[in-house]
Amino acid sequence: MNADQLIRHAHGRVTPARTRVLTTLLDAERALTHLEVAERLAPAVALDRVTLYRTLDWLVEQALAHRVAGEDRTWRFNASPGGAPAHHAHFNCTRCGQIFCIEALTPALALQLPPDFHAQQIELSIKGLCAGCNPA
Amino acid sequence: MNADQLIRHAHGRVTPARTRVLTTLLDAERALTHLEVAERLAPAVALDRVTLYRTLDWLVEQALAHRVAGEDRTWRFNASPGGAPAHHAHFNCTRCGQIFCIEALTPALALQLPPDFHAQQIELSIKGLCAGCNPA
DNA sequence: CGTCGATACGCAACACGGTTGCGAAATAGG
DNA sequence: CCTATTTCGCAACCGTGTTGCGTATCGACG
Repeated sequence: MNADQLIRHAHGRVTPARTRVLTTLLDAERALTHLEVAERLAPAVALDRVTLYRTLDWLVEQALAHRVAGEDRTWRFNASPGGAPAHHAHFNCTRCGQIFCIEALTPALALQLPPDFHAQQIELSIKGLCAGCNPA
Repeated sequence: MNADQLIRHAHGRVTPARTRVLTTLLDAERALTHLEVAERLAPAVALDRVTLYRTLDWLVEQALAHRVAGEDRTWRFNASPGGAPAHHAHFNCTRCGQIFCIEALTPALALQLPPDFHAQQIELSIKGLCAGCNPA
């Protein structure tokens, strides 16, 4: 299923902005910041900053992408063609700041929360060095 | 060990700003934003915004406090009198945004990372409703 | 294929958290 | 008390993200 089909399936208008942004996210091997998205489609299309934000928000709203809050206080976006998995793990590189989604990780946790605390979602964040930054 | 002693122990000058900020963090039951710290010591001392940021940074540098990145992209600070524990869990309230540190939680994880990825620190983030926001 | 209403886009301005530079004030040691 | 060094406060700045509004575009229908 390509970008246009996904957009149409979400009952949204197919516009160059949406097509290009979603395609970029689908092609990305990791979560991208708005700036990285802009850079990746810069030569072909020059999107307005606001349009890009709104497009990304729309994709998240339609569950075609999901948002990750990084350590540097910038949102990163990731395509989620099959819908977002409930328990998600992220690898956070402490050197370059890139965020990778780690699939196939089931944290079997025995949680004891303080009384009257109610857990909805569990997110596991692993900090370390990614392949590109690993000196070994 | 009180605030002044901790500061002196870190070979830093004992100033009203540091004393009050560290005392505030030590008294806090959860991680505080810079704004919350400012509000808590507002009636007594009115610190400059920059001074507060620098003081908090200094405390983090001296390992007297640690920083948590919340979902709203603002730093929250927590006193860590005994040094920062390596594996730390945070409870993140999805309604009021408050962050609580959960101690005594050892995530026994069988991690399989992609090749050449090197994990340094594992952070577990639990999202849900805190006691104050829990309708039950 | 042309028209029209709903929607998306682009521009400008704004909001907010956080940072930097620099001169003035306060600290700690002699 | 005096002085060197550190810290404070002010002002200005930066980047991410948001809002309002007029204009352009999509796509449905005739």
